[in-house]
Amino acid sequence: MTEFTVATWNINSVRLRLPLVLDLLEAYRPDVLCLQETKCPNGSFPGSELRKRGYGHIEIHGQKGYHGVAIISKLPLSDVQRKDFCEKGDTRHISAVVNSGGRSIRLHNFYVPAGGDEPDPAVNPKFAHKLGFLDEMKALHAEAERKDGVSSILVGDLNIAPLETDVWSHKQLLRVVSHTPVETEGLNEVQERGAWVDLVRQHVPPEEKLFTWWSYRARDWDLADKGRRLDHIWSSADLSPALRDVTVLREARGWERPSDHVPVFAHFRF
DNA sequence: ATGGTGGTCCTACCA
Repeated sequence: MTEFTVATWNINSVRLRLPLVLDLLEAYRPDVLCLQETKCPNGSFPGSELRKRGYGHIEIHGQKGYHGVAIISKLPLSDVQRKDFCEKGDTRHISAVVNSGGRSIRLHNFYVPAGGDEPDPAVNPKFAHKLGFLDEMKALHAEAERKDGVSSILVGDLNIAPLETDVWSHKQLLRVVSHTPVETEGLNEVQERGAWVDLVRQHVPPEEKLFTWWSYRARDWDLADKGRRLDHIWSSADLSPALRDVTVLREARGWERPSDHVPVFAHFRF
């Protein structure tokens, strides 16, 4: 019997919030933590502090100022890939294989473009980029490597809240980027074509409101609770029966100098 | 209510 926990967190600057990352790792000890929006060039990534705490396997894909993803692991990582979706040179994807309990699992860590304010690809290039990015994600199949005995997990800030219960008001957000039909249908197609299982919604009933992000701009985020579920954990079908628990660490939004996203955990027992 | 806040890195740009 092997326990395995993967976590995903849009950290919004890994250097500014390194103390929060270290606290999270000490308190929850996930086997793997996937970060997005590290906003950190590779040469400045604070790897030694993480290694000191037992996370000796770190793979990063960063750039100056924007984007940036990282996989921080207690377990060895192999066959690392960094794919340039939409060929813009953005650091929005990193992938690696991790071995746990006799299983090989390919982890994909994504930071999908936010898409700007105007949900019209004809006038807003950022929204067109987001839709193009989703199109390229459709080529990703959860079962693609099963023939080699490799399972798959896909995590990250996908910047889309697909279900009505993934936003504080379905009606009021239908024309707001992150919850427009073209985006939610696009994400559903990525999920269906790839045969991905939404592990968070496997564990938390779809009727229940569930958020992972609250805007910095809204005052009193906790009381107003105008959140969205933008951060996701998916897997290939073979892993879904091994899912034991999901944690959305809502309290992290109330930490000092918080990220606007909170960590999400999936806990497996193989 | 077309603002609001917060990050990077110095001037806007991005979320």
